Amino acid sequence: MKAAGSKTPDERRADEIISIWLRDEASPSRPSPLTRERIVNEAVKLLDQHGVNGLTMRRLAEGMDVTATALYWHVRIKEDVLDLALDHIFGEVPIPDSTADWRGDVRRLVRNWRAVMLRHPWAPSLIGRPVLGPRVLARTEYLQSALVRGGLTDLDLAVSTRLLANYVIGAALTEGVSRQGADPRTSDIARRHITRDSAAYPVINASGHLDTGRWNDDDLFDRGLDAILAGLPHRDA
Amino acid sequence: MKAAGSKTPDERRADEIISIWLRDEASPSRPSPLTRERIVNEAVKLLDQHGVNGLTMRRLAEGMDVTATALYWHVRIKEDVLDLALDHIFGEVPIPDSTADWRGDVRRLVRNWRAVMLRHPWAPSLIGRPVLGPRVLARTEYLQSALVRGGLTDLDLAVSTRLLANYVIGAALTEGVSRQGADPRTSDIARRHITRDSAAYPVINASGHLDTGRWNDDDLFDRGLDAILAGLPHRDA
DNA sequence: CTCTCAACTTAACGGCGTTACATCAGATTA
DNA sequence: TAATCTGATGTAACGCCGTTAAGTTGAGAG
Repeated sequence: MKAAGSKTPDERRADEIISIWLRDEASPSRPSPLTRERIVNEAVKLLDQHGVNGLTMRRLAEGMDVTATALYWHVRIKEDVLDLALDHIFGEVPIPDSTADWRGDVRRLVRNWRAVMLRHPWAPSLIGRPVLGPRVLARTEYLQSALVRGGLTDLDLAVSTRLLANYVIGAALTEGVSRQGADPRTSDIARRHITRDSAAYPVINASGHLDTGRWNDDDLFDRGLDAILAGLPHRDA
Repeated sequence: MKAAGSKTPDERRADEIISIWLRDEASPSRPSPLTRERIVNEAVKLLDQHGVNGLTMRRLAEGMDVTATALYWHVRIKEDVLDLALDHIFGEVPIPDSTADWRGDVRRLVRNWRAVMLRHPWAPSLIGRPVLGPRVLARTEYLQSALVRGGLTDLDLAVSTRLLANYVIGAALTEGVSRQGADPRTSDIARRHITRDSAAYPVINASGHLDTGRWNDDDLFDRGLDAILAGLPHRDA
């Protein structure tokens, strides 16, 4: 599809002549100027549909009837778009009301967090850049305040925050793979080794660690989360 | 630098004429044919030096005095190179001797695992593809066998395996960021919000969650690992 | 001595992020 | 009203990318 304003010099000269009639159609249909917000929304849409490799500046622009270079007025480089998109989806994580049950509060937030990342499977692998957007910080603030209510301070607080964050990020990253199976081609090289040498991994095969569908991801995550909450340093109330 | 065999048609015609003397120099110095192993080694080197974006098929080939297209004889697409590189570095994770202390065994393996991923900070974000290489499986086999010795079976075993794997992956991913600080530019957009609205995040600011250097990453990880081991479902010996 | 064929090279395609520069429209000023 | 300014877009181009198609080479087999 051609961007809205792209015309050859000839076409543009023609426009000048019959300007009045054309402008009536063109001018009001100039729908809305480019905004950071619109860019981010479109970016998230593209990322959801086509993954990280599917997001290009040209496609992003095309979706908004604009040329790629127009984006550079609102954004410095492509990485900015990714940063903004990443922070944006963290805004989708519902922040529960705080209750007397601080463990429950933590559990709810963390489960919400994972759910959002699974809805946007491109997200976890992007956490290789500073995660400091306002939406992320708001969730971290809630998480830490719940832990503080549980009596955690200083080093214990730092340990627990990281433990929970790393767990949910790791889970979203690893689960996102198998969930929407990418190209089935990519696993060829590796998968061959298992089926061939399956005798070399007795425990793995006995445990069903590779059997997709034997365990439910949600269950596994929840029970892991329970284990974490049970093992946290307790100066409990 | 120019690849070894790249010559203009004119140069090649000249070679034919004085072929004898030239071949004496060229033939023995044909050092070693391209191998998957050589490709992977070079790929890891490039990834370590320049990160994921620094690995291109052309650069990879250039490092081995070969043209980019030559790689496609040994590898189907670039993703294969990444898969192989990822599995390769997992081979660097030392597998400890099994002892009577299964928790100690788990701890040692997991710490080794994290150390390797921090040495290759590009690795964690690539775990968005099936991790099924032989070297990964060997480590998983060791981990699960240690957990089995701890009395874990079935669902408990699956939960614990995932919990530990997700924790180490998440930790390597998030720690890798701050460690080798990428471009300091990238964090601009986000960092602004904190310093400006620091009053909006009282707990975060009080806890020093963002103060780099206040806590030691190694300590935090180890204590988190202890918390996990303490919280694992126990049918203990 | 020819033939085969694995392992390379050359050339090219379309797409990418990004930059330099031109253009346009709407507000501001004279 | 006419000239000017300025924020926001478009055009053209650069160099690099992954990948494919087709040609070339050289060692070993018959």
